[in-house]
Amino acid sequence: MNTRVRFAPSPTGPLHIGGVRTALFSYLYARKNKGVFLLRIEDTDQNRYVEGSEQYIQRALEWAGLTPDEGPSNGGNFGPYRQSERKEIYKNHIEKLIQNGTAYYAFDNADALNESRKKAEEKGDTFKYGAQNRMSFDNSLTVSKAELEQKMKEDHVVRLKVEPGQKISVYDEIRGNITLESSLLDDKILMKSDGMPTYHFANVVDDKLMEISCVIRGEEWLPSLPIHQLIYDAFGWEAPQFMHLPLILKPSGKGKLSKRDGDKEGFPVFPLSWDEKSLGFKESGFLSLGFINYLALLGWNSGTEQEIFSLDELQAEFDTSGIQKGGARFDFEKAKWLNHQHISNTSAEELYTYPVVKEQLSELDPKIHLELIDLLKKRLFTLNDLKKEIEWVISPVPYDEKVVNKLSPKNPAAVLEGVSSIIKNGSNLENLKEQLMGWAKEKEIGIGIMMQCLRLALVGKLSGPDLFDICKILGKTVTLKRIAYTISFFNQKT
RNA sequence: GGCCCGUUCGUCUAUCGGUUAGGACGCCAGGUUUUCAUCCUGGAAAGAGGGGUUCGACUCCCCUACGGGCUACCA
Repeated sequence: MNTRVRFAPSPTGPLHIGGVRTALFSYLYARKNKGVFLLRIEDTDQNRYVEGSEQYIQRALEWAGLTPDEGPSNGGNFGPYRQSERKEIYKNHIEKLIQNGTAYYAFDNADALNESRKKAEEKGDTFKYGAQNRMSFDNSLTVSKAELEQKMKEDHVVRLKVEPGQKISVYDEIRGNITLESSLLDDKILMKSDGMPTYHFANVVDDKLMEISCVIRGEEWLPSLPIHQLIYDAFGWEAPQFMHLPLILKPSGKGKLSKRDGDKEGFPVFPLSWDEKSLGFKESGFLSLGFINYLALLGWNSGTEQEIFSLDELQAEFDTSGIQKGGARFDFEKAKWLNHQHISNTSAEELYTYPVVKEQLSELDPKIHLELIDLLKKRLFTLNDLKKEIEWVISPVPYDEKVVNKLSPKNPAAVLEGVSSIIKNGSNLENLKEQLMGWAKEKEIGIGIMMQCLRLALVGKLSGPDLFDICKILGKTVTLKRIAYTISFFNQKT
């Protein structure tokens, strides 16, 4: 059997981290087994449909490097890939279940059922529409044949007829065997009164028709797996394999990760920005590989001590046995660290192809762009950190006051005069370090003091990359100019 | 409430009956560096609790606790 795996999100808004991780694991599983990864849009709920979601999902997957082999935008032999375009298929299939007696029509008023549900809840009970009470409701099992014809003109749904008293056994590749008593299940609605299928029905029919070999989805679907099994059984179909992925939890506190956690603690929860209010990982300066690598580690491990992976390596290493059972807390610090690793390992040329990087360098002479990236990339945790790292290239002023106060008693003007003349006389900046060291020693000036004076002149504070790299990037002229300015700054001060 | 799933350092995790319980993030200390950051070295830090099974349990079984999910004509 060919491996075919689908990612099946609903277009109800932007994809969140959990969704991307499901897509990632599905993608890796498909690639590892030389199979097909496809995208299916589950847009059966018209009320929750959000314009632009589908495009967002497509763009997000592409950014992450998880481009589907088949899907609504690039087609395939198993289309259409939007459920809203498959209504006829569902209609034909529901017929089969009606005919073989595993499903039935129900005419009950939705509000009335909600009322019953509410009442039951108030008493601490659970309302269930099932074997124990289905004969007391208004459905095709209880009305006469003549009546039925008339009733069919009204709004109606189709329900699965769950036979009570049988053991349902399902198998999850991650959790193993799960057995359940069918009497616990209710007669789930398969077709809604608007003619659209529910998730349960559309999912089973599509997975079968699209020849999905393994269903990979979030753990929140585990409780409905028995229902799905029953639907497969009703058709006489063999069910595919199932893998239910653990959930991604809040960094602290209770529950699963939500958009609000990101807003509150200042980290993204979407791959790309959705509206101007919240940035995605991309806009926050993440390399897609840094993002993907972190997500891969959230609920999976290779069994080795390797943590930094390329997409190719992930594909090769991915193995179902490494998938975790318990939920995983989101940790933005580790995500940044992984991103930092990937930025450091990326060539300056490649980093320069990112618009975010170019933008931050736009005020600077293009001739030094690559050199700067190469010098600074090891200091970056996100691409957006670059802006802070290049401030000194633009201007060292205003000087850090603490540093000025610290150096003032050390006669910085005189020290810098000496430094300046050495730079002036030297033909190039190559062996500047040795020259300055030698000079300082001879004049009995502390090397630390001399360096700090020079750093203040060039950077304005006591941080930043190697001073001699800075000199090289600024060039002799600018270096001397900055030193001269600092000398006059201290002279004026006294 | 009912049902399902889960539980190893603060966090992500290794361990598939016998280990000084390993790694990573974060934290702390030291080193490298003219400085900060990077980087390197070291350190503190864990088997939810209680019963079994076993010569021996983090590992297998049961109970409890805790956490999570589901319980819609939402997915």
